[in-house]
Amino acid sequence: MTPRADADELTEQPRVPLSRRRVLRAAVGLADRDGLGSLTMRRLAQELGVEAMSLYHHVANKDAVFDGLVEVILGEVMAAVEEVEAPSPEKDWQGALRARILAAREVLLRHRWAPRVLESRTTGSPAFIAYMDHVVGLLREGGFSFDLAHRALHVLGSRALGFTQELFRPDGAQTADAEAAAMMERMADRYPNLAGMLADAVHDDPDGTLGFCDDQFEFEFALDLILEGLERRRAAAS
Amino acid sequence: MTPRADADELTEQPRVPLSRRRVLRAAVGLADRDGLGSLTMRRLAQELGVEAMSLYHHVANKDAVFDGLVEVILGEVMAAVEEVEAPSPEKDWQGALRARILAAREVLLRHRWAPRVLESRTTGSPAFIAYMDHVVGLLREGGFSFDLAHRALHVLGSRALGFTQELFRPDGAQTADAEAAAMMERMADRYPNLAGMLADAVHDDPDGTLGFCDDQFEFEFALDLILEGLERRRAAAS
DNA sequence: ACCTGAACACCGTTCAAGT
DNA sequence: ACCTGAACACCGTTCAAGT
Repeated sequence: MTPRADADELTEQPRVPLSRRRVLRAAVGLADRDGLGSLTMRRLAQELGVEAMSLYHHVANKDAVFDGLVEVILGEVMAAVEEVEAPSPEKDWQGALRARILAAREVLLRHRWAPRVLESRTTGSPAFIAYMDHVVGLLREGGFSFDLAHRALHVLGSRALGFTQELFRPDGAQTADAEAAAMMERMADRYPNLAGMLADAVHDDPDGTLGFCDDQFEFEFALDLILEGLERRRAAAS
Repeated sequence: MTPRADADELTEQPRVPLSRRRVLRAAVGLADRDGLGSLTMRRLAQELGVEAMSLYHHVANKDAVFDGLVEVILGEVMAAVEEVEAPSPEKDWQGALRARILAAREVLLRHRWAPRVLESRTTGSPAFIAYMDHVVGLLREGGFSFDLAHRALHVLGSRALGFTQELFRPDGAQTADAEAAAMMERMADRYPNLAGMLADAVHDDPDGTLGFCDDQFEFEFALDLILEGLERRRAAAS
């Protein structure tokens, strides 16, 4: 329906054959633009100027599309991680890992839907295994036993890939302040601790450009706390 | 279709009027028994011996059902947390918080689907706010500034409610070992770090009754690491 | 080999009609 | 007031048919 200024349409070849690659790239683009909710087989096909059923020649089913999305995103993560400038893990494993995790995070911030689909995949894809092997490698070079490295992966959880899912995250940065204020109003007497906390937080950030919580700051704070805790256990064990 | 040995059916009153309460309790039961995937309006109605459309007189829509599920589960969490025996937060905030978080965890382990729906609700329900106010109260009594308490909530994330979503969790405890072994086989050369780690982990747990990872052990390890890190920052600030 | 149209079995939800 | 049947607009997916 809506014509897109895609490379394929500009070159006036009416038939660029479909392929798994093209399907997945279209899926990423669709999710980036309209969100995960509007990624349906029918809309994905429409995006490619094709009938929904044609997709099944290149992709087993919708689940396989999600698997493919994970592949694409983790590919980007690996590329970003490999380009990162960081201290050598033998000298400073915390710095080495920290830099890589923050690089991974930047990729995921470009694809806001990615955490949700990563969480939904329980079986480790090859790309995921490759990434985790990389992380364990760093830890080993930093002096971790296999056992402690294993534990470290559990402690980091999704943070190893650069994201955390927050339980309480008001929608947009703009509405955050308004919501926080409205909430404080309603609950000042019943929930004094939270109300005090919110009042303090809003006060600390008077322009409110960041919204109530600066995700990046909180992410790094938590990451550093965890890296420090892991280092203490590593040092204690050696 | 399938008659259930429900209290309502045993008492031979053919008509127990529907209510929001009954709808939500049936929803919890259905999710517990058959998983979140089979919680549809039609099946939920069937569970209650009623037509799907009748539900809409007691619940705005399916989203409201999920909101209700959160309410019910957080109600159970609050009840469990209030019964917990723990040191007073003034004397030992780590012990006080730790005991409550582990109590919350026990509730969520009884409702395996609960983490997924908690994650999907971004707006804080009243029950959620009440729980978080409780946690912040503990931290305050333990000597935290509002600011550090705020940070602590972010670091804890979903762990404050007793769960973490693991990225890499093979399905059942039984299959975990087999999968791990099969994977080691396949990837010993390409992913030496992970392979070594898995070999070590399997070796540490020779009976394998726990599967590859003991979730409870890992949860407590991570929780203690985080609590310790928070205490260090609290002590440094005061 | 690749794409399609019609169809099937499911969703959530609306609406007018029943009691 | 509470429940229902039929219908609508969507899903993912199958299958036989087209080129």
